[in-house]
Amino acid sequence: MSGVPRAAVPVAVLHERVLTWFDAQKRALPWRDGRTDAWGVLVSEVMLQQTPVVRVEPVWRAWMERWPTPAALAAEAPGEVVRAWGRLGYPRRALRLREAAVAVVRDHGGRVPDTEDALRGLPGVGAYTAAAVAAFAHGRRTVVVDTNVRRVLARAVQGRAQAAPALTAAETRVAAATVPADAATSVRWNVAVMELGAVLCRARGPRCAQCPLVDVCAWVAAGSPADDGPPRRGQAWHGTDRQIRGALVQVLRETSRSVPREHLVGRALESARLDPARHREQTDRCLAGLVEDGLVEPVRGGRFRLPA
DNA sequence: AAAGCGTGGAA
DNA sequence: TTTCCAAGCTT
Repeated sequence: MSGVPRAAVPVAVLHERVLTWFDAQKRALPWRDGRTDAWGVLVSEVMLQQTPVVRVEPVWRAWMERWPTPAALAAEAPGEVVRAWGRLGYPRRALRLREAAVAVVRDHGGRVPDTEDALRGLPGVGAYTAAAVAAFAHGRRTVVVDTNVRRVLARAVQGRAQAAPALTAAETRVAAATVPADAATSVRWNVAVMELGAVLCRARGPRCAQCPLVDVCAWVAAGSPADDGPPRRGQAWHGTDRQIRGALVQVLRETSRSVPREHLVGRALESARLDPARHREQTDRCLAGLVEDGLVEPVRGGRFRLPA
């Protein structure tokens, strides 16, 4: 019936709705308690890269207790850092976070930088994390575009079920155009849109009934159509290098001593439920890759451990 | 620029 | 059971 495109929603309306919702509904997360310094924010942002909040929280608390400053982490052995990372996944992030701490001490007087450019120069810090830390730790006006922001804007503004597979220039423009001009408000907006995407405007099972944008959402107005894009490529898992690498590191995480190659490979394949006859060669290759990446260290006698 | 990189919970 | 996906980064 409606052949006439609905007028674009004024950004002021988006701001008012989302900020009001956020003030009332925001989750109490430890790195948002107002006492957390820039280091704590950086640690949280790196841990949150591709890892859900619920899994990050306890690890972040223990981490901040143990390494309350960049200098403290910089002085730690890489292996201990990988061990403390636990099962958050992508343990290279732990290595890079430690390298970032080293760079902060060496190049920035031990203080986490407050500009996006300087933050981008730190290992493991990309466009999202730099913008997030500059905003949430230093109160700067940045354009924070994460998967939540992309989904909210794709739906509310563009009327699509989900954002494109990769960040597009158009998306960045839309995001930039919605960030309030005032620095203090921009920070609240950035965190509020992310929160909305995480809590209500979820990838699966969006809670539109509770959303402050229901009546102005382009996607809802269009009848909440299903995604029309190409089907997503799910990550293969069983028998992949990724699974085997994870299993190898996990074996080493569980022991403080070095482990003979046979024992390491055998235990990893066992926990991965893979046939040693079929995956032995692949596992050896994965082990070499882990050594190459600095996640595993070979020691005398054909043994391996987390790097000292 | 597409692919590789962990993990576990929910649907 | 399988699939999807979660505050991305790097090469």
